[in-house]
Amino acid sequence: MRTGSTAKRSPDVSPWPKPEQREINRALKREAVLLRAVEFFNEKGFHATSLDDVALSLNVTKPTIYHYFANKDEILFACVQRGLEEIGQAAQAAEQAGGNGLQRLRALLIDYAMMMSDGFGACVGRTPDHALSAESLSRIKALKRDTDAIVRRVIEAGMADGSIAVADVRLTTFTALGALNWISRWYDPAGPLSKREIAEHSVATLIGGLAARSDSNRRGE
Amino acid sequence: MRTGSTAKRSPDVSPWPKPEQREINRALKREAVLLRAVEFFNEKGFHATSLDDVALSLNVTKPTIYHYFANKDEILFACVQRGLEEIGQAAQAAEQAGGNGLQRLRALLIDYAMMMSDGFGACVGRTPDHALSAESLSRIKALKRDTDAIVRRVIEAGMADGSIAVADVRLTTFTALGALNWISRWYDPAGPLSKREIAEHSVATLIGGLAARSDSNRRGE
DNA sequence: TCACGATTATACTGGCGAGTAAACAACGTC
DNA sequence: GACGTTGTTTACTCGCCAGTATAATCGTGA
Repeated sequence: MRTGSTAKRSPDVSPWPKPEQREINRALKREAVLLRAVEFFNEKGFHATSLDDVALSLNVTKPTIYHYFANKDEILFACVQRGLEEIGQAAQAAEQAGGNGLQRLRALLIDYAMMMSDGFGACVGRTPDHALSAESLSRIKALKRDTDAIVRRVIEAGMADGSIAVADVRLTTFTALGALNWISRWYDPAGPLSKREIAEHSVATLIGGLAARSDSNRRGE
Repeated sequence: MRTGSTAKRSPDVSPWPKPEQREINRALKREAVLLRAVEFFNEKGFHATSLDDVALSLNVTKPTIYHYFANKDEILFACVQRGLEEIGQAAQAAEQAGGNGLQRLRALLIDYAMMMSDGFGACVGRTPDHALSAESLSRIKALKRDTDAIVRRVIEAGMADGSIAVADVRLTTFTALGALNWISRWYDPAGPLSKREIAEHSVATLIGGLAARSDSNRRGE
């Protein structure tokens, strides 16, 4: 596992490597561990994933992983945190986009659902509270509250502009995000539908509801 | 752990214990193991649950548990199977009830959501595929397909009688059940709402949708 | 070229937990 | 009362895995 090959450099004038190149390599290696670990976590679950197996798949040994991470819990935490950061950024972008509340909510939920299909986003959906240490869990919960807060603000904005009508914003947020979180559990990349098709349909179902829109199904019947 | 107390008998005439009483006691002990094990599985997850701890909480030792179950996987399988049986029976009852498709679907989903709040039903929602052995998983998937099939038939009946309108029955079933499955992940018995209140609201949200019913939000816009 | 820090590997500890062998206790039948 | 069966305990094996001590290798700077 000697790094025999030199990375092809950008057409930079200086022939000497920048002092920060080592930091970049270190970050790249750490990222490689995370990307591989999240695959294992998503497929086997946290407890059934051994760091020996993760290391083997990266052609290194386990102590190498411990060079970049303090312990196994930190690796899981980093994966879930990354997923929540991606989700949070997408949620913020959707909140700040144009359109009424419903349109922004629709875009937000579609992005959310797509992220639940694989990678770090799926890790968010697939990681139960008890897999994380108490300290990690409290930090993760804080991040989740941030995302929830954005979703609720968008729903409230939609209620204010008349495009959304729900009885309880908090429970509605749980219900909608629950449906999309579950995609992390059943989405199959080998299945007939793409993650976007699934996302769009699931969100359309949440927005439109199951009831046929007719006088016989008026709300509150 | 000696069984010092005699169970109070029904007012039966014969003073001799029935030969089947031992079978009944055996079944009661097996049930006690399941009821306790599912609490541990729901709280800690399958892998983080040790049978030593389960046994200790029942005031017996681990080999006693192995007297009633072949292995740990069989215990988890029995818990999930029990949950799916309860869900399946409720689904069948709802399918055969009166009312149009939407009314039957509403009753079915409320029962389903309530069962997701605790016990064996929550175990169904909280058990990822990779926690089960391959053989157990294939049997569990068969049971899940049965339940899914009932939900789809009720949706199809509702589409036929005009009370339900959805674009894709299969994806709609996944989305709706996903939302309710997620209740197993966040329901808190100490929270302000009862499981019935949460169930009724979540199902109302799924049925009614997030969009306000107005001309500006017509389906397909 | 050498020293030093960073990176990685070898070998290992310690603990946990699934599962079991053998022994003991309790129960039921003859 | 003896014996067989059932239920339970004690003591244990074995394997796995998180995590680490120490050594070796590599890369960089002087």
